[in-house]
Amino acid sequence: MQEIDTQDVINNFIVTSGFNEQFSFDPRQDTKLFHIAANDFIVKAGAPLTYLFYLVKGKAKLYDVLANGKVSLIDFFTPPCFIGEMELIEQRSATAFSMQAITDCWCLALPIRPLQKKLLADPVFLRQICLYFVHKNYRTVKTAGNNAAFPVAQRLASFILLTAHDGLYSEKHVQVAEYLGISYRHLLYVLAQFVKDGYLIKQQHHYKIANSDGLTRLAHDVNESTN
Amino acid sequence: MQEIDTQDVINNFIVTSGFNEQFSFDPRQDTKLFHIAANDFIVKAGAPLTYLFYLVKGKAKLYDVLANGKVSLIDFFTPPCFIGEMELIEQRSATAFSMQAITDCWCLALPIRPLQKKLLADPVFLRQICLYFVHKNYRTVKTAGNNAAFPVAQRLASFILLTAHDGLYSEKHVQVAEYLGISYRHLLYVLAQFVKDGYLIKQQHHYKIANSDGLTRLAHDVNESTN
DNA sequence: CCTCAACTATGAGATTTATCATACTTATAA
DNA sequence: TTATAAGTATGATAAATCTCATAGTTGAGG
Repeated sequence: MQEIDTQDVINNFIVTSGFNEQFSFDPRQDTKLFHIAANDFIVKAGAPLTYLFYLVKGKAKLYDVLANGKVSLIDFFTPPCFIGEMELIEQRSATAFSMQAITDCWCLALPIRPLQKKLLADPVFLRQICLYFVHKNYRTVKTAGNNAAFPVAQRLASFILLTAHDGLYSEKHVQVAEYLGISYRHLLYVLAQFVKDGYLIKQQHHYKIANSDGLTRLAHDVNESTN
Repeated sequence: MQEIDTQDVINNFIVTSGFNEQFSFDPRQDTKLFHIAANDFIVKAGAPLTYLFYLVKGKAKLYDVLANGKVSLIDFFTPPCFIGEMELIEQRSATAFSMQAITDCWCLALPIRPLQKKLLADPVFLRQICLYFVHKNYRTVKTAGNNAAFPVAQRLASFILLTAHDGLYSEKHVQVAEYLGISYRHLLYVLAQFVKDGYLIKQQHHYKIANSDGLTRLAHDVNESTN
């Protein structure tokens, strides 16, 4: 995670992402910009949360570390979206989950400590966060419906497109199986099927997308109803 | 839906449910109390939303009517919980979903029209609603995990206990199948299995719970991790 | 009274997915 | 260096779940 202090770039992100409209005050002077390299953590479970982040560019994924130490993939995020807003609202100092960058990510960031009181009393911000929660909730309901409604192949296709990076898919099978709610064994069956059908090409440590259009077509219905 | 204006009863509900702590102002003079008979609607999709409800007693279920006209069960609610808060936040006049009473329900209610502006500018209320969303979100994540993690029998057991009324289970199979994400046919298989195992007794138009403890034991894990 | 739609019900066979057993590879830590 | 754990991989078999076909029942409306 690296801070970028080119004021031009920061201001540009603030305006194009609508960040300034999330508050009743002008956040410009307090806002930092961070660049997070692919695979690095934006926030790590258990660590103290020092910033309220606002993802403006890139793709990220949210993990939960279960009681038994296992890792479970919860959800994916694309801009614009808040990170750490749940902890802020609950006034919890530590992060509940881990957010990891899939591709390179850029996040605007407000230091929580000095601003928490102000934020929790700011009706504009609270209203925006509420709206954010409502939409997130609609999306969750839709997604939950999808999981029941669509077969694994389609959901996996959608998943691969979502998480692929430069045409390469390289998620951990164990975690993906858990996320999709299927067994490890079955996931490998379906992946093998994708290879056989020419959607993917298997390479040592990852899969290369060979037929992006085909995958997109497969995933189409799922994505369609998630929007 | 019937208004109850016994002030004693209203005040009692307000205090015991913590309703007055949801606002920066004293809601007492604006708060009405409604009794909704089992199976009646608290809010109906598409109808204008005139009250922000707060369920203080009873069980209710949330439906979505899909584009194709089908009905899909989304979730269940127990006190205390807001009803209509999503529409209020989005400033939408019509209800997106339908909420139906499973058992007799009692709801505190604030008229939206005259109070909307005040509510959307009230930091206390907004913060409470945010907290409510955060918890709802945690719950959804857990539930979504459960749906993948637990076999149908356990989820159905949990479902039956949740929706049963006076020891009788009488939900529409079509909707339940959709809610559990299984086929109609399979639901009947599992119900037949429950009858064979002595959990349920089939009666003309419904099932009678014959072994509540057994069902509770079956459902145990599911409920455990939903809390 | 009749008809149509919605709901309930059951069987047979196919498909999807899980479980278990078993190896091989790779990275990490002692 | 050698264990040890995590990740990958594959086969065989069983269980869960779906699809399709088919029918009886019920309630609303003409």
